[in-house]
Amino acid sequence: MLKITRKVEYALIALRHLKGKQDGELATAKEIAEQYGIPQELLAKALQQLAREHVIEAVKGPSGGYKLVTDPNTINMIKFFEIMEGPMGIMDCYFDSGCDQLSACNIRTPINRINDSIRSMFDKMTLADITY
Amino acid sequence: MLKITRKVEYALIALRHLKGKQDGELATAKEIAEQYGIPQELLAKALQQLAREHVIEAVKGPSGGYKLVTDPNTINMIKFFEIMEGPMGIMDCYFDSGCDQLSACNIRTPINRINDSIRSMFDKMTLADITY
DNA sequence: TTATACCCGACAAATTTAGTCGTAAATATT
DNA sequence: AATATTTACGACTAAATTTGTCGGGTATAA
Repeated sequence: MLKITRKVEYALIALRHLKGKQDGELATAKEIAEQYGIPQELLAKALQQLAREHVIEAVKGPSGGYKLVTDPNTINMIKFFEIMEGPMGIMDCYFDSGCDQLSACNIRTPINRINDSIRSMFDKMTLADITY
Repeated sequence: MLKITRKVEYALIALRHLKGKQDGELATAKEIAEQYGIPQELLAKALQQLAREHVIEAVKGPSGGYKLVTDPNTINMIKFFEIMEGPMGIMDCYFDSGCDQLSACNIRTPINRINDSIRSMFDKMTLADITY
């Protein structure tokens, strides 16, 4: 429980790697996958999601690759997690209203408080903090 | 990702329920399961774990059941989560050292920082906060 | 003695996560 | 123009985890 997924992990590794590059220098999915020993196809998907959201930019063709195009200081961890995995909550009822026993639930309020605490924590943390 | 499990959810519901009981009054697994519409067998396991760790006490036999025996103010959420689910970390490498690519990992430090932040947050939060 | 309630491991089903594959599109190089 | 390289992406399979069930046990009040 309370685990992050591999996809998120791989995205962090890639972002950290990209951040280490000079100005406009690109890194390919292959290069990153090999360097850190992670499955290229899965990494590729993570990179594609980040590119779709314009966190990084993709350049196709030979000598192509990816580069950072958004300042990691401006992306907080909520935003990042939700780009990678969708809505973030410790229980689905935080977002869904599809719970059929809400009326009987005696922990809705405290669950929401935990959620808010976690979200507030990640709200204050940026990608720059994580990728130093 | 970053979800709590049903077992934890059920344990919270049960604890909240037990807290509402007068002095030595007991609640059975059946009673709780029915009241909140949750599977009795699974709830029973959660209760058994809590009993093993002396958070609650089990009384066998007819007119048996469970009651709180530890002040929820004295149990923080780390302790509670670890009773229910074992070691808590957003990635296994926080505890395991079985990662074969640690040497290449470029995000170990930030991951540990996130972990520490989360743990520190739950360290300050007690079961009493959650079960008002 | 019986019925009730906890105890607990083993199993099965369902869901989620992780990883793979095939095909397509863009583009630098020759 | 042909080729090789690299991203894009949906469909699929495999693995792991979570969730739920079952059967047989122990304790005990009535």
